[in-house]
Amino acid sequence: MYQQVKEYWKNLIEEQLHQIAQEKGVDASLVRAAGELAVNTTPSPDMGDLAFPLFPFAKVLRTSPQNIAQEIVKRLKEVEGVSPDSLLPSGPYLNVFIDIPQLARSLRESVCAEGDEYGHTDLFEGKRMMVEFSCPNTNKPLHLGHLRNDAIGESISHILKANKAEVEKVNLINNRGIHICKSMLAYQKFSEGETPESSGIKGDHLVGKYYVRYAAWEKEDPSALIQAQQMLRKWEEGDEEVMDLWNRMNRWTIEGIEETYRKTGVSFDSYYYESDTYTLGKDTILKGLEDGIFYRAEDSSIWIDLEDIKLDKKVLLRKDGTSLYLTQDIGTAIQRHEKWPFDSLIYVVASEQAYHFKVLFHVLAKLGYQWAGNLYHLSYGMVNLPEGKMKSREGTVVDADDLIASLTAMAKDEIIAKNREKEVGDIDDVSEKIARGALNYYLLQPSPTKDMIFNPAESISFNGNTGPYLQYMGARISSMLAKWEVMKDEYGDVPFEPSLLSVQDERELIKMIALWPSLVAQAAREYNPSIITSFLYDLSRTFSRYYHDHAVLKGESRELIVARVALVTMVLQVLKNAYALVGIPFLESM
RNA sequence: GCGCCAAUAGCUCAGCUGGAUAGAGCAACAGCCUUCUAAGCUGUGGGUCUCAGGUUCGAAUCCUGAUUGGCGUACCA
Repeated sequence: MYQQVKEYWKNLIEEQLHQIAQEKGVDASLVRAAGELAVNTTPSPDMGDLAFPLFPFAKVLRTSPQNIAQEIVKRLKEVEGVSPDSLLPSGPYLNVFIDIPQLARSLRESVCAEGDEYGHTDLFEGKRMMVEFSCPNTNKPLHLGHLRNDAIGESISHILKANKAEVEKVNLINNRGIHICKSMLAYQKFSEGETPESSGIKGDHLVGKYYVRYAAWEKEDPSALIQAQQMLRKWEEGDEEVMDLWNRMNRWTIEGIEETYRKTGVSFDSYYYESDTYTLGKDTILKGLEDGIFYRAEDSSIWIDLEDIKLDKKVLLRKDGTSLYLTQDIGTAIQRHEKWPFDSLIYVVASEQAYHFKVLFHVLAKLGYQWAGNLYHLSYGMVNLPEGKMKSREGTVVDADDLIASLTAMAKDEIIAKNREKEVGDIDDVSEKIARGALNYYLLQPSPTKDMIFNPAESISFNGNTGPYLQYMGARISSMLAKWEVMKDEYGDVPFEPSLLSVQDERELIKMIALWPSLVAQAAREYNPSIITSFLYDLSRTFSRYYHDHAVLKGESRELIVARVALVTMVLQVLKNAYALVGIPFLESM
């Protein structure tokens, strides 16, 4: 809608530019060649809403941008339906005040009608998009790095859906390999048969405990690694005892991880297991060898030459015939496309694996899969701590469950400190939702592609630019609207008069509401949830100032109250719709 | 060595396809709760946008080079 308003003014001004050119005997194509007319926002609202810089046309029209602005204004004033008050030449810019009341009126209709879907676009209509994320190992619990991955994957999936894509969220469980055997071996040796039930330790943490135990043992006993390799061979042979232990421990880990998913609001449409896909990868490589796409080295390992993409050579299958990470991923991709033919597949994986995906996509293309061109690596940056990198050896890895638990406890303390226990209802539920919102917001604020520093103290603070701040705005509006419900019968006869919404912040809020759909589309095009989080913060901050300065339910007139309630209702709807895209639970009360 | 990425306030981050005096939060300081929840609001201080060139009417933004940092370049994942 805002888009239409922009287009409307842009077309009007372009028309005038061409007319001026014509009168000066300048060819229209020269004006076009000078560049497209840019539509900007003004530095401050009292200078108008839209700004059209006219620098590019100065040369072809052989006059200053200032003169062009004046000239266009003069002409536009003659144009039918253009209010002279809406034009403000400002030096080399031509600024425009848009018709906010009219915008508000039509917004009110669409926000009301579309509700939770207001802002959704048809950008990806008819597209089947698969999103892979999380992909945990089954030898330890989730840590902070996974949380960023999960937050991005989950959010992107929602954003794509909001643009009408059909989305399949997939998880790939890394449940095989030497690292898995290590925790199994240590468990066999040192556990005395303890289980999550007997020990009271969450399954993933219990397995993780033995992964750590292995590392200690390996230092004392040089045969540890050999034993682990032996176990891997036994696993590949399907040894009953090993398979049994493997199944049991995998189950513990996955159940534990799924509990963490529930707490962070993460879910999947389907799970893939590397133990199921690695043989398909292997077969595909062998077929590629037959077809002459790959070659066999002297030691009988299989390679691909990456000269085409200016890279080195890469191993696809070990000399003993066992498969690698790349081998598995090839199998997984093929299997996925068979099961759920996608138009695109987005891998949410850390930037350190950029090289891997470059090679993967290339190999799949070489193998002749048409869809290889529709694979995309959404490469996100590392999560570091203020002291530097997380290092498991130094025990600085931030455990996901611990972090969530302390955030939840903090939220609960805050509710109690503010004496809000009665109002919030289920205090544990609300605390958990505040923690989840705080975490997701913190993780989604920076651009996904950039490395970020996770400051635990800061993430735990609920003041300032944080998830709880955003939730608080939603709760405050909800509380206002609850009061309105009680009094609204007396206002049934009062019409909505948007021209009463004339203070600066009201105009700003209306523009933001109007802008929302274009941001939903932008976030999808760029695979970038931080577009949504920064919008949320802007909207909340503006609203916060607004309701602080202007009474909604105690407005000076009945008409003003009705107009403001309508505005506030729209703000709440947009907030809710935005929360939903970035994993911030909506709270009616907090 | 080579490749990819980043560098903006003391710290953490925004800054749209180049456009008007570069913005937030935290931290510091000063105000605001008989008034719709103070998880809030307002104000003050704080910047040679790493450096050097270039393109342009105009560069934090684009190009080149340098510096610093991160990641990768494994028959690990």
